This record gives sequence, C-alpha cells and structure tokens, in this order.
Amino acid sequence: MQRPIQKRTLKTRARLISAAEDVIQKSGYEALRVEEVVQAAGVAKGTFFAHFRDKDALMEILLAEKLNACLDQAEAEKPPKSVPQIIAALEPVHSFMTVERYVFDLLIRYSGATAIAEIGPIAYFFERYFRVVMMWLEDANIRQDVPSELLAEGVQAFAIQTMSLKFCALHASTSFSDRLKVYLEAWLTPAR
Amino acid sequence: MQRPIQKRTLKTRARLISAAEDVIQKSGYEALRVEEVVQAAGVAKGTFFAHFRDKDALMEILLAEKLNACLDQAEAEKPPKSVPQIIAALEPVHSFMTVERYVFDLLIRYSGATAIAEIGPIAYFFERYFRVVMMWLEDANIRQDVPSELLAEGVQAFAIQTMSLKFCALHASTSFSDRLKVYLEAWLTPAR
DNA sequence: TCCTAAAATTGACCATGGTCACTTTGTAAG
DNA sequence: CTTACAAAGTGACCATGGTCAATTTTAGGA
Repeated sequence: MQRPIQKRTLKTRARLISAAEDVIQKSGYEALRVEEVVQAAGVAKGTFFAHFRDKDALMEILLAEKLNACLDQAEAEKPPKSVPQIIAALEPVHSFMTVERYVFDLLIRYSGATAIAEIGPIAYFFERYFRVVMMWLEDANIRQDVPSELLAEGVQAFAIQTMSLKFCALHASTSFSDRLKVYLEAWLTPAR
Repeated sequence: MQRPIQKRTLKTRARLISAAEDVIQKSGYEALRVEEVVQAAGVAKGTFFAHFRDKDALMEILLAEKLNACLDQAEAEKPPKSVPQIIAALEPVHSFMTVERYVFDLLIRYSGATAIAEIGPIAYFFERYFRVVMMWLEDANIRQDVPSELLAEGVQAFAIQTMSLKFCALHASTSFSDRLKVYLEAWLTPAR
C-alpha cells in the first residue's frame, strides 16, 4: 500500500534545488559539488541521492528548466518565417546551451532517451525543441520536397554542429549566428 | 638543456598502452580502470599520469588509432560517388564510433580542439574525416550551389545526429544506414 | 493518545581518478 | 670509473561521487 508523499520530502527537495541554484549562481555549473549543495541545504549526503539518482539527474532538472523557459519565450512570440528569424528566435536557447563546455556536453549526453520508459527532462526538452521548430518550418517559405519533420531534425543537427564548433579553437573565426545562417540557408533553401 | 628521451620511457609507455588494450579487449572501454591497467603493466599509478595527462588522454590515443585505421581502409578503396557508396565507405568508422555509448560521448567531447596549440588525436581525426569526405564530394554527382566544404561539414553533422539517435530509445525504429541515407540525400541532392 | 509500518534521513564507508614530494635510474662530462 | 643532475618512477594521500545498513520521523488506525 502506497502512502502519500510527505510534505517534508517536498521541502527537502526544494531546499536541495535552491541550494544548488545558489552554488551555480556563484561559481557555475561545472564547479558544483554535491558536498557543497548538501551542506548549504543542511542535509546529509545520502539524502541528496535519495532525491536524485545521481548528480547528473539534478543537473538535468536545473538545465531543462532554464531551457524550457527559453522555449516558452520563443513560443510566445510571433512564429519566425525566415532563416534569420528562426535563428534569432532560438538565440536564447543556443546561448544557454553553450554557456559552459560542461553544460553542452551534459546536454548532448542526455539528449536522447536511454529507454522508452525513461525520458529524462533533457531528452524531453530536445523533443520539444524539435516539435517547435517543425511547426515553424511548416509555415515558412522554404523547400517543400521533403517533410518538415526531416527539415526540423536537420536544423537540430546543424545547431548542434554550430554549437560544437563554438568550442573548437580551429573554427573560432566565424561567429555563431553567421555560421548557423550559412548552414540553414543551404539546408532549408537550396538553389540546387 | 633537454636530454633525449630514454628507451625505458618508450617501453613503459608501450606496456601501458598494451595493457590497456588487453583490458579493453576483455571488458570494453567503459569498464577500463586505471588501477587495472597499471597493475597489468606492472608500474605504479603515478607512472600512468606521467605518461598521459589523464585517463581520457589514453582513451583518445586508443580510439583515434582505431578510427584512423578505419579511414585508412576507406581511403584505400575507390572514392565513393553516390550517397549509398559514401555511407558504405564510412560504415566501419561510424560503426566503431558507436560501439559503446561511452565511446561516442568521449569522441564528441574531444571532437574539437580546445586550443590552437593543442589538437588532440580525436580532434585531428575529425579534421581528417572532414577532409576525406570533402574530397569525395568534390567529384560526386551532387548539388553544386554551395562549396563542398560546407557540404562535408553537413555530412559530419548528419552522421553525428544519426549516431546520436542510434542510442535514443525514441528513434530506434529506423536503421542507422537508412536514416543517414534519408538525411544525406536531402542534403546533397535536394529536389527543391 | 499510543502503536506501528512505511517513508525519510543519516553518515560512515567505498570506488576511482588524480596529485606530489620523494626515491631510483640513466647518462653525459670530467 | 666517478660524479652530478635530470628524467623516470613510486605510492601514500587527496577529492569527489556514490552506497547502504541503521536510525529517526511521520501519519493512519485502534
């Protein structure tokens, strides 16, 4: 027989998340230490792992929340129709995804669901990103020879490629938006 | 004053690498433990880190060697001209890149040079992959409206996207090659 | 109010990657 | 052959994520 979740649980969880946000605010995502979070929240280490499978699980929650907030914002605006408009609409998302190399790596690692029954917050976010872009593309003035589902997957692939190159010293000359624009124009409006 | 490297150094390094290969052979990349390698090689732990910056640095060396061998093979064959041929030529590379989730994550993490002066073996491999594909594309029967450099970057982006989806339970229905074929045909031979 | 079982929490302990002050070994110069 | 010094190697120790048996807290029913 399953008992209801105690109020105390929610409070502890909230304290842990809040403490983690404070730590990140102060010194960034990569510098977060479980020990520090736990001390700031005033609980034992074991409690942390009773609430989150592992450190990454907490990170997933924190990152996905921020990313979803960016997408909320993008969805609230008028749907973009052109490549530059799409890039502009996604700018906050891409910007946050690349605040830290550590964050980007984490996002990539958890971008796919590892099992059907276990879609993590980040995998869920990527699905949403895909759906939002696909909807935009359906009403945009772009190529019509392939389904917009495919085009949206491509946008995601090029966005990740561009973000990846942002961290690469060999390709630091071109700016992020310029590079993505070149990719997406070639992908969405090919001259043949 | 710089003295020449001692023979002993090379021997120790070779023993470490060989021991690591044995361990991997036996139980895979993710299961590799520095302690185990060091014991098998008969040296102290500190010696390991005198030869490799960290565990990942050894992994980079081991992975890059395998990947370069795959590319050697691909380059030895007659250059592929069509999308299916290109996919077939790259199959061994892509196959090895996705033997383990752990391996794929590592490759992505080190795919870019972190600093101009520090191009790691894996970043170097990705450069080479790009150059090889670009050369193939220059003589292939594909779109000519954008430079083949851009097309090659796109192939890389789609290959990574496809590999990424291979690990994702949500997209497990389509086979790897089929999915990549759809992407590359839309990218390289758009109907507009 | 008291009892009890499930839920929540605890913290000592473990696993593993990585560091560094110290020791040993190789070798070039005298 | 010695000597001196740099290179190579050592292993105790540290940092940090994660585990689990034991303990405390909660709340529903007698």
